[in-house]
Amino acid sequence: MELATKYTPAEIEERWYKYWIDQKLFASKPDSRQPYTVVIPPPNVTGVLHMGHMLNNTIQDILVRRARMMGKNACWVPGTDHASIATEAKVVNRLAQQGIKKTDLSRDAFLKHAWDWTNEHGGIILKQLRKLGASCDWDRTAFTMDENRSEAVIKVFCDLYNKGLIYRGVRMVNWDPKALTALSDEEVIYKEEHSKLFYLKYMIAGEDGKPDGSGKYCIVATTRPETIMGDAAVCINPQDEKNQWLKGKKVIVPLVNRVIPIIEDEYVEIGFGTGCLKVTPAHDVADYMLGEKYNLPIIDIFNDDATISEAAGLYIGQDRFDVRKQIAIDLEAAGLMEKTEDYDNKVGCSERTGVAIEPKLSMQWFLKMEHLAKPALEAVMNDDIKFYPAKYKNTYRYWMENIKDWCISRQLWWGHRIPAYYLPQGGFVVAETAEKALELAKQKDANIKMEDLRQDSDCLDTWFSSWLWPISLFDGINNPGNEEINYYYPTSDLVTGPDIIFFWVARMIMAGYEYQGKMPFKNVYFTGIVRDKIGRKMSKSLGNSPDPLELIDKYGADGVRMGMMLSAPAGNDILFDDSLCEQGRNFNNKIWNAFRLVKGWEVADIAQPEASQIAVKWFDALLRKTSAEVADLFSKYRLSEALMAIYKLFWDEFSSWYLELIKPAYQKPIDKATFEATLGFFDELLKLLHPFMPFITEELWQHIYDRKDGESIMMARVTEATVSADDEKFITAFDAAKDVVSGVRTIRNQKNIAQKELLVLQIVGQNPLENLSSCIIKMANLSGIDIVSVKDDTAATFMVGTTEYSVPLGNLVDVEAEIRKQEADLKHLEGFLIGVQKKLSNEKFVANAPAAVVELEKKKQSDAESKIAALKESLAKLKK
RNA sequence: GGGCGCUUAGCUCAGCUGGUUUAGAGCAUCUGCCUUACAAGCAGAGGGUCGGGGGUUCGAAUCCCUCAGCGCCCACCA
Repeated sequence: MELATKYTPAEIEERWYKYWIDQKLFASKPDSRQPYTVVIPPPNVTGVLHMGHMLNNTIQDILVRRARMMGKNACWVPGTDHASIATEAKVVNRLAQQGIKKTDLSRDAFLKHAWDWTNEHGGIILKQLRKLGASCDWDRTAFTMDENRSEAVIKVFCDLYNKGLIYRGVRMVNWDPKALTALSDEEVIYKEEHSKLFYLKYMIAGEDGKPDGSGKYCIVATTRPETIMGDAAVCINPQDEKNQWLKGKKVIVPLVNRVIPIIEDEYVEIGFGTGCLKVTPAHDVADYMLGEKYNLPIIDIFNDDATISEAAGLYIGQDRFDVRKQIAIDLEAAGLMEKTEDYDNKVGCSERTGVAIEPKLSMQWFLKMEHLAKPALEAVMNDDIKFYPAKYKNTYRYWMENIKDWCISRQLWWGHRIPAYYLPQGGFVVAETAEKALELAKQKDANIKMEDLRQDSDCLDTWFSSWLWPISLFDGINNPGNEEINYYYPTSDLVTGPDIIFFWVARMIMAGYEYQGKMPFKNVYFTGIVRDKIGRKMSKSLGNSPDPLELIDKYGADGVRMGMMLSAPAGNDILFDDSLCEQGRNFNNKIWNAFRLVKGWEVADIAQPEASQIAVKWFDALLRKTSAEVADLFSKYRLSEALMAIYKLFWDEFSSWYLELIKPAYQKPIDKATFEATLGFFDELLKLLHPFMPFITEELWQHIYDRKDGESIMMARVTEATVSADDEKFITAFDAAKDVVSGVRTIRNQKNIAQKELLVLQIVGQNPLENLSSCIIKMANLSGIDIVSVKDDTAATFMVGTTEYSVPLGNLVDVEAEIRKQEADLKHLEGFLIGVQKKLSNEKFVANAPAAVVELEKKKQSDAESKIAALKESLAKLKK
């Protein structure tokens, strides 16, 4: 086979992905093997692949492929999320472009548009994942709104309702005035905002509801003057000395001219603003509570889209932010504005639409969380479910311990419609189907007919379907105890971002215990956020996010995968840079060329050189050692380190040392024993590498030996390696030999001696690496190693361990330079020795430190002393 | 305002149940090489008083206190 000097991934990747699919290697069915299950965090159905997905799915694929090669029955289930609010927003936008308003459409007509959109754009992201090499069982591809999943959601809703955990009620919720829906607390993000604090004058009212004529007033500081139309009281702290005079008085709301009472509550901070708080029960959560406590009227001054409502009496129909500007002018004009101050505060915004949320009283459905949270909290705290990194346990615990009821209804159409049916005479029933609802309704009123029932128009929060994902993918809700759920559940690892720890992870754990009585997964790997190289979050608006598919085109999927993994410890953000992918691509090329070298050799029936024999023994030991390290790193989810270990093994040890050692002379054949061993090593290396770089490893693995049709590295087993003490010793000795070779190379470098020029190496006394001489001779290109009693006068020297090596250089040696070098070494050693001696002369150290530590220090001392002696002798000679 | 975490070579990070030759890796940098697998390469080299200060200890990057800077999460000070 003729191979190009450069690896070109595109054709190879496409070919092997097709092969894997054709051979059904990603498919999983329950069998006698141990299962290894991963469910994908379902991306938004209309989403496009971004760098976060790349990282997340690369990690999942690595774990899944590794598990498969460990002999487990690996099953990675893909799918998408309907993303209620995000998708509905997109559909509304598209309709708007066509001049169609949502409100002009019937629910069914709108849903048809939404499904069209979904079918058109849906699943693009899953196709993109194939480019990355994701080994998902595509036959299992699911959607949170497909029939199975929908049925499960409705069933769970009814069940929780029947258990008394779901209730309906009027509460203050987070209202998104753009999407026109309620949001859960988790969907609100707080943004720092530079705003103004307005100081408004509330005149003291007389009996007639007009200013009492004294000209006195109280001042209220607020960031939201536009809400004064909803004011129901002014509240002071009863302990507040400066405001005592207000007690029992009534004041007049500026511009509105409505009379409201002064009330007293400890809640008010005496030190903030003027100590007077305006209370607007309809538009602030805290104010609502005050309103309830003191029985204040609720004046809702906003329409659903946050324009001013009729109830306000002023500014009707105008936008809240326009009114804020206008009312400031009007207050000023009326002399009712004391002053304004710059003020920084945090404003809650909708996670999806970005607009400032409006606290709003409305009728919503809620899920009680306390009962669900308890087992879910315990499971994580006692490590039944492990978090990587563990620091997220704290975050999780805090949330779980302070959990609030979950607002699960959304005023949207795209989603699972709430299965509650209202009766004409009031009241409602909850049932899985309209038919069952009718039955229930008839128990209340025998005459009721189907057309009398009106189903709740709201749909459920997206997360109310995704929290069932690990169960619903195996049909565990609709068909409890079926073969698949019994086999695949609990799943093994979940890979996701910490940003959805509450939205999704926590809730899946709750659902897992509630509906399966078991955890949904055993380990959670939290990825970091992908940032650009200067640490900014990647975002569309900054334009700093590379297109993943372009990256794959440029560097190959394997190269990009490696680039992602090189710097991605669990939970740490990764600072992504194209150069990481370049490093990945370069590594591919290295592997490719190593393969070209090996496969280019002619094999002959000749004796195995000694150096090759040693090299094989050494690399065999090192390979097993690294393999064991990699297994250990995988068990700790330290994937980047595992990759780095393999990278160094392949590049530094295998390519730079092993292959150079066994490489036959130009156009000479290689012996069979070495060749066979080398192919075996290559095979093992490819297997170690395969989870990280699936494509190139498959391509080369197929070419190492003749493989049968249908065979794949994907299904090859990684051998569980062990290392003996002898192996360790041999590896250490070999490292010393490498140091000797480096020592000679350094001399070549300094003296400008070409590699092809033969040199002699002298050792004074005895050669501690006698058995490795053949390797040293080959790698350092020596004519031989001489044991001498006195070293050559004109030699460059270096030390490895306690042995002095020298290379005679004749007139090439620069005596002055040699003296400088040796003196520097001497100085360093003497400094080192002083440190050691200090320790050893410290009686407390000798008395308290463990014997082994003291012994070690003694050895350091004697080693240093002998080195110093050798150096001094050498220097004396040079200087004479 | 509360909580958690981070600060080690130019960059990204290991090391942190205290002691394996006065701190390691990858990348980047510098020097020399187009050597017949690979210049997307080969060989070699330089680079850190482990954020500052204090303490515990025979011994601290590692444990404790404190200060500074950064990040994240939570929270009804308008």
